[in-house]
Amino acid sequence: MENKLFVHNTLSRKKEEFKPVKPPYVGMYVCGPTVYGDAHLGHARPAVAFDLIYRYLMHLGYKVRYVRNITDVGHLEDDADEGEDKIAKKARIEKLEPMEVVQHYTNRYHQNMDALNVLRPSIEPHASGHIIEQIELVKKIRDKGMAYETNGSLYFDIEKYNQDHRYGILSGRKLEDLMSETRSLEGQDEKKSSFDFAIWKKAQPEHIMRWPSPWSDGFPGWHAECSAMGIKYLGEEFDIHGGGMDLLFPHHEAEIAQSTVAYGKSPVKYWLHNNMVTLEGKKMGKSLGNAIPLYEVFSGEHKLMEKAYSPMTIRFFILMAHYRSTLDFSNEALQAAEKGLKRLMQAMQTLEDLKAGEKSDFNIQELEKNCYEAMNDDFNSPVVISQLFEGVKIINSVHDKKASLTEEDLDLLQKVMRTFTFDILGLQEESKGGQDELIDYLMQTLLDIRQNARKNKDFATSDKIRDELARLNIVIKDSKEGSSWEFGG
RNA sequence: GGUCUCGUGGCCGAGUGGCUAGGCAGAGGUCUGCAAAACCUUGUACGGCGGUUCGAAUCCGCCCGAGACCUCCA
Repeated sequence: MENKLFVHNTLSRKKEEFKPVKPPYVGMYVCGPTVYGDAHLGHARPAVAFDLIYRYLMHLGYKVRYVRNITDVGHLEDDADEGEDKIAKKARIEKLEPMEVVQHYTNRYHQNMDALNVLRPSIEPHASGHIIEQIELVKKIRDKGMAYETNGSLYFDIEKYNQDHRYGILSGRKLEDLMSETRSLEGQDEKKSSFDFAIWKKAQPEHIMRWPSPWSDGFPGWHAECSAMGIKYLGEEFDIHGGGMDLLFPHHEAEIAQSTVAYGKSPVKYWLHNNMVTLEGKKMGKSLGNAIPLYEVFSGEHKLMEKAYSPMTIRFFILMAHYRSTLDFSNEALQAAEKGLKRLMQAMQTLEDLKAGEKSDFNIQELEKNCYEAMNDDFNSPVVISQLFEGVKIINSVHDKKASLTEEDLDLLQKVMRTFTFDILGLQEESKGGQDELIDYLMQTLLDIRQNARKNKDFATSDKIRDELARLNIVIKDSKEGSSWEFGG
């Protein structure tokens, strides 16, 4: 089967055939979290989206080095906290060492991502561990004359850069437009132009996180880390750079400018951007105050949650939309995802002991083809899912003996369903309720007693068991194979 | 104000110049002591107005509406 993968490149705003710089190797850099708070639904989006991409590239046989950074220095806050590092601010408030805060939220981020079955990247570099590399980058930019120093801070000279390059190539902006909209903000007097950005920033006296440099005790500029670490681990030109659309400008634009000056070329072949999670049509974001932390989704304790939603439900919910579309959150939508996932997983189990027959009533090869075509078309997971549900129908009708599959087709169906559901979409079975041996044993006993009662037509007893358990939110499900139970929704 | 994106059936969400994804909900059915669960079947929607075309929801123009970025943000 030929696998021509097409990806949507933000640079061209078109789908382009994916051709790695140095096959079979693929270098992929994705902007990771700023670890000064808990991950929310919005953070799950790129993590899952690029996990899908990572998994699929590996499935296609590429040797992928996936780098996702941890941002633990350097992001300035606006006006009120002018010049103060987010991490440092949080640290002071909670009376903790900055690196203690970083470690705490990094751990929690990992817990959330593990729950979502997001594979760990190959390398997860910390910005704070690459200050030297960032200083080297700043030096290179300075040596090329593209930076100027003011009071110990260095700024990237956009206007100068734009003489020979195009600042705005990624976001489709024109410098003239940017200039015309310049409404001077306070505290910008160190910069020649408001759109110049800091590549090294002098630390204020109260600033805890600081490092020595040729210019001042301070910290690297907002965009330096990704340029420096991307190049360090993936080279001066690598294949994929990903992140949220909100990072497109100025963050990724600045990265291109920095690397172009420092290394003489644009660093990335394919820029991929995931869209936002929205809530009531509005972007979910920490600074907007409408972000729902993942752990409050998983536990259901957030005020907007009608119930708890499992990590796999969230993962499935995210995959049900294409990564470049906005995804609107609502309880109704999440419950739809929850039920759909349950049906898919149930069918996956049914598939395990399906029996082959004489003839095939379905075209399994076509199903497989459709799945690959969907993934090859810019990772279209919703279409893959629609195909998996076609598979569910096939599985159930074969199971109900309304149709049949030959041995060969059954094997193929199993292979396709497993590959796409588990390996590529990264879905997994979630253990329900009965982790506890004692509970399992008690429940089994109760179910046995009830089964006996039913056999003896003692429906008063059997119904009492069912009703009493229902009060504990335990649902009994009868089927031909026997009864099972689970915690209700 | 500038740049850009989107508007699909009750909800979520793919896609496409003619061959009408999928999930959830709803309806009907099978099963069941009754129920629940499970399974099967079922829905011709594409913001408005013009234009191009044999044919447009899909292309073009205008209008209306929503959103993103332009400041930290996944």
